[in-house]
Amino acid sequence: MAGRRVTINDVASLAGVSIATASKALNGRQDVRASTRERVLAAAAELSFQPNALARGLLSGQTRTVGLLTSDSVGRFGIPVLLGAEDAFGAGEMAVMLCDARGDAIREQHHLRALLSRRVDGIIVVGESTNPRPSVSKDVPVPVVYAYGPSDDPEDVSFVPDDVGGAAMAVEHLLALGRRRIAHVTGPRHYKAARDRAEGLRIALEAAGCEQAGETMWGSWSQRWGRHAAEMLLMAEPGVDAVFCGSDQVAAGFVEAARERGRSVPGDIAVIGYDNWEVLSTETRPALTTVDMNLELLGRTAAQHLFAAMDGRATPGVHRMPCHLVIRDSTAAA
Amino acid sequence: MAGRRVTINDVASLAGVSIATASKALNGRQDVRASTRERVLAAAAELSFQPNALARGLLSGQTRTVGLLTSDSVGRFGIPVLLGAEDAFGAGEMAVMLCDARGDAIREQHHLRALLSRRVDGIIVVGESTNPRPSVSKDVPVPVVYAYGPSDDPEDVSFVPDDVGGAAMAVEHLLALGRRRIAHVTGPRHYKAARDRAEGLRIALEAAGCEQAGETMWGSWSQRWGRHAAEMLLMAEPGVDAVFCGSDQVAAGFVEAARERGRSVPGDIAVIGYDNWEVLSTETRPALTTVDMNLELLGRTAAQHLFAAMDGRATPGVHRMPCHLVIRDSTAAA
DNA sequence: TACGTTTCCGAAAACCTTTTAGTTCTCGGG
DNA sequence: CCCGAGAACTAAAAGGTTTTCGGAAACGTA
Repeated sequence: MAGRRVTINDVASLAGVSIATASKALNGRQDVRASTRERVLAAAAELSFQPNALARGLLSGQTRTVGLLTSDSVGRFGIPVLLGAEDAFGAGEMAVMLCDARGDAIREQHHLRALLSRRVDGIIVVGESTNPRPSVSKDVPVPVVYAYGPSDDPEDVSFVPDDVGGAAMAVEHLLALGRRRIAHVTGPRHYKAARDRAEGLRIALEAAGCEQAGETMWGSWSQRWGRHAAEMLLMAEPGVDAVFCGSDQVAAGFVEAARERGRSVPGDIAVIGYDNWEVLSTETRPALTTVDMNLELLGRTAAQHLFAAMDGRATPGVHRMPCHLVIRDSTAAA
Repeated sequence: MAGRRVTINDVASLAGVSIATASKALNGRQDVRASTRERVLAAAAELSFQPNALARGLLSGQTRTVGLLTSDSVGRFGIPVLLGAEDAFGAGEMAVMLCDARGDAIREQHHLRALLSRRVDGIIVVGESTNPRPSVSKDVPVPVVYAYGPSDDPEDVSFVPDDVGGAAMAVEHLLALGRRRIAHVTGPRHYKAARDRAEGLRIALEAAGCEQAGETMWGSWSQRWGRHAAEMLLMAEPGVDAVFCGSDQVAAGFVEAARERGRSVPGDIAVIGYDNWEVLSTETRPALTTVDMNLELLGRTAAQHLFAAMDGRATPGVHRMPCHLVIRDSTAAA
C-alpha cells in the first residue's frame, strides 16, 4: 500500500543503462552484454519491478487476457467449465475476466462492451443449458468460443457434451446387465439436454431391438419430480427393471421413493442418473451410477481452441465432447 | 473479427475536430459547444467507437478492474461470495479478474503478480474455510479485502460469517420449541467453523441453563458421517430430542439414518443443519431448518468495502456478518 | 477602433513499454 | 595508427487517451 509504482525507468537508472537496454535485458533479448544484463536484473529484483501490462498491451495489441461470459448465474455447469478454462489459461500467463450476465441480454451486451474496451484477446461464452443461444461473434472483433451452450450460428466454434452418446452409453450399460424393461424419467421437454438424452435412449434400445417401458416421463430437474415419477411409474409399469433418469437429482428422488415402496435398488430396479453431481451421486444410497459430461475437460478444450482461434487457426462447428459412465452401486450386478 | 480498431483519432477526423475536443465531448466535459459535442457523439456512434481502456488506465493509473483470488477451487463457498462481489462491482463499471490458486501458495504468488502487473485497483481474497489465512497485504500496493477466510493480520480488512451467533440462533430456536436434550454433530475439530459453531451452541445452552446431550461429536463434513453419528447417538443417548448439525450434509445424513431407525423428524427429534445448501436443505425429507450465512451478501459487502478502501476509507478488522435462520420442516412444532 | 471577457478549440505533454534505427565502443587486422 | 566489423548501447517513435495551457474567435464595452 505505498508510493509511486516503480517503472522500467527506475530500473534503468539504478543499473546505469538506458531504458532500451533495460527492456532488452529484462526480456531476454540479444544485444546486451552478460554483465549488463545481470546488473539490470539485480536492479529489477531490488526494486521488485513489475512491468506494466497496460503499457505493454497498448503497444503490442495483446493483453494476454480473455473474457469469460456466463449466462446463468455461474451455476451447476458454468463452474467446472470455468475451472477447466482457468486451468488451461493459467498454465500460460493468461488471465480470465469473469462476467455474469444473469441471463439478461442487455447485461450481456454491457459486459461484452466492457470486455472489448479492455481489449481482451478472446472470449468464452458459457451457456446455461445446452440449448443453442444467440451468437455474439459478429459484433466482436476477437475470437469467441462457446462452451456447454452452443451458438446458433454453425460457423461459430462451440463445444457441447454429447448427450445423445452419453445416454446411449448409459442404456447400453443397463442392457449389458440384462435389464430389458427400461423406463425414462427426465426433465422439461424444452431442454435440448432432455430431448437429446431421450434420443440416445431410443437409439440404444432400437439397436438392441428392445422396447422402452412406458412413455418417457417429462417433468422437472428436481428430486421431487423423481419421487413423484417413481410413484406413478411403479404403479403403472410394475415390471420395470431399470430406469434411466435425466439427471442425478431426478435419480436421487427416484431411488428414495422406490426404496420406500419396497423396491430394492439395484436388486429390483437398476437406476442411472446423469451429471455426476457428486454431492448427490456419491451420497445417495446406493451411490448412483451416472453419466459424467467431463465438463472440466470441456472447459479446458474450449480454452485451448480459443487459443488456436486467437492464433488464426479457428475450428468452426459444434464439437460434441464424449461423456463417460461412472459405475456405482445403483446398477451393481444382481 | 475485422480490421483495425477505431480510435478517438478516427472519431475526431470524422467529426472534423481535434482529438482533444473529441475527448472532451465524449467525456461530458465543459468547454465544448453543444453542436460540436453532438457532431462528435454522432461520429463515435457511427464508428461504434470504444475507448481503449488500456490507454486510459495507463494515464489515469486506474483500471476499474479488481482481482478475485480464491484459494479453494471456487468451491461451495467461493461461488456465492464471487457472485455477490461481481454484483456489487457490476453495478458500476468494474470488471473482475478471477484467479484460482488451488490452495497452492506458489500459485497464489504467481496469480498475485499477474494481477498486479495488470494494475488491478484492488483485490478480494476468498478463503476456503473460515480458518485465518496468511496475509498478502504487505506485498501488495493496492487495497485487499478478505472474504469468508479472514487474514491472520488483524489490521487487514476481513469479512467472515458470524458462526458463533448463527449457531446460537439455531439452538435458541430449538429451545424455543421446548427441546431440552440437544446434541451436536459436526465436522473436523481443526475447522474453526466447527469450533465456532460448537461455541455458539455452548453459549446458547448456558444462557438457558441447559445441559448439552452427550459430548460434541467431531467427524467430517459428510453425509456418511451424519448417518454414522446418528446410529451412535441414538444408541448412546436415546432421550435426545434435538440435534444441531454442523452442516447440511451432516444433517441430511442424520435425518436419513434417524428415520430408518424409526425416529420421526421432527416428531421425536428436531434437526437443524448449517449452510443452507439448497440442493440438500430443500430436498431432504423433511426439508431442513438450517442456518444461512448470507454469503452472497458477505461477498457484496466485501466488494463495497474494497471500494471504500480504494477510496482511502479502509475499515480494518475482522467483521462478523450476521447469519439468519431458515425454518423448514425438520423443526416444525410438534 | 481598442480592449477586456468569455467561449470554444487545439497542440503537446504525460502515462510506460517495446522496437527501430542509428551511434558508440571494442578489438583484431592491415 | 587507422580501418572496418561486430557488439553493445541509446535516442526516439509508437501505441490511445486525458489534461493542461495557450490561442483564437466572438462579443460587449469604452
